[in-house]
Amino acid sequence: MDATTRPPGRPRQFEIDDALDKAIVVFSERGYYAASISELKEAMGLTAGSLYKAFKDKKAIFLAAFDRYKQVRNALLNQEIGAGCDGRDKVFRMLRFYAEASHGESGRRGCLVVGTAIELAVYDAEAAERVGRSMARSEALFDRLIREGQADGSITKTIDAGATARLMLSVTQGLRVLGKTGPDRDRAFAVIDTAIKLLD
Amino acid sequence: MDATTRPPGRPRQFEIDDALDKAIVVFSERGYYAASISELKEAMGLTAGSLYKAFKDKKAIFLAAFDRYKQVRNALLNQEIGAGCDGRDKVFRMLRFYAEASHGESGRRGCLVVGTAIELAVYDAEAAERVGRSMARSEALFDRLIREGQADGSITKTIDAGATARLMLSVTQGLRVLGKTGPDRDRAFAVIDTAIKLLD
DNA sequence: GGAATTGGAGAACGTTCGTTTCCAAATATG
DNA sequence: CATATTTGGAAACGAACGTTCTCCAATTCC
Repeated sequence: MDATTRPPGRPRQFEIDDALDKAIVVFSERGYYAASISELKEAMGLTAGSLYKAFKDKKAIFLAAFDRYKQVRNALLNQEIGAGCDGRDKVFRMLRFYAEASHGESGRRGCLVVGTAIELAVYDAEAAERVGRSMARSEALFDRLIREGQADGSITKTIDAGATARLMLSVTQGLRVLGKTGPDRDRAFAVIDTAIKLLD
Repeated sequence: MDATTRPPGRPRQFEIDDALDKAIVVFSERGYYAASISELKEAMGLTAGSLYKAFKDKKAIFLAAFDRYKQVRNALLNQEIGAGCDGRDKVFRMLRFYAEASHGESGRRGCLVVGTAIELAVYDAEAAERVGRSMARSEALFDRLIREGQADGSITKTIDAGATARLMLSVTQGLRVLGKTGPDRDRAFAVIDTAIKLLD
């Protein structure tokens, strides 16, 4: 597989990832069903023909956008966590990452994972599996960071890492819901400041 | 306004609240957009004519179902809280009320408030106002119960009642999201058992 | 009893949806 | 240059949507 060779035929005139980034915005703030192909076409700057040559159907566009969203967000989150000095600081940075996303414009735009859980997960196995994996991943990450903190002495050993990780996950997902109707920045941060007390 | 006098014309042959209870189930598990009038007709046992004589349009059905949902749930919640022996016990009962609803069948069915926040609140002022009021009410209730516990000695006075109430609200809303993809009963209760530790 | 009003049932409405089709443009291969 | 293959663009498709209309039965008011 030579990366420089191009497949035959007219080359694609747009970047898939750029188009998906636009689709993410539409799907996030409108939801799956309310986001019409017309809206997606306009936002992505594509015609129906191009869209359906790049993606099988509407659900394929959505799932591709979901995967792109997860990829981008995970990269940002990992970068943020990497800057933490110990386990406790890393947990705090992870909480802050969600609080930052849960207010203002991005708060109103919403989280694609939460939206998928609410709108699609019950009746769509592919969507449910993606949501489940995302939640499990976040919970496992919280769990790992808490144990790391307990090992380096920044988090008390008396707490149950697993149960506390699940609580942190609940808090972050809840913040995403509350962010839809716009609690301000201070209120979101007051929540995570309270949650962090569980690590004492 | 005499309650015994009937308006002229043929009387309605179904109970509005019974029909709304069926609509609540459909709207909860399908969401607003995915719930078609056909589905609602079948679930409510009505024809299109009857439906549109009782409600202006689809959104009116939804808002009526939302209001009915809130009324029923609030009554159940108040009953549960009323059985609490002190502030701390009341907070625990309120958390348990949400944990109970966030797993199994009712967990998969989902919360109409959360669904409305995700699907409609951003673009619909009426929906947003209802969601906002519901969240504010829950937060105020947590706040009141925490202060009550601080007054009766069952909750430590060192915590910030307002901030802790907001955290509890985030936890409950988060549980509702997680319940969509089905964490089991034990996991939901482990979360509230952890949250309750903040009251020590 | 007759007029007026409402509910129930189902057909029919126009619109919008997601999707497909068709043709010209662009590029690879031989 | 010729051919195969793919994309871009616009029009067109059938299906499903929310809603309205029509007709008749049921009920109340006068």
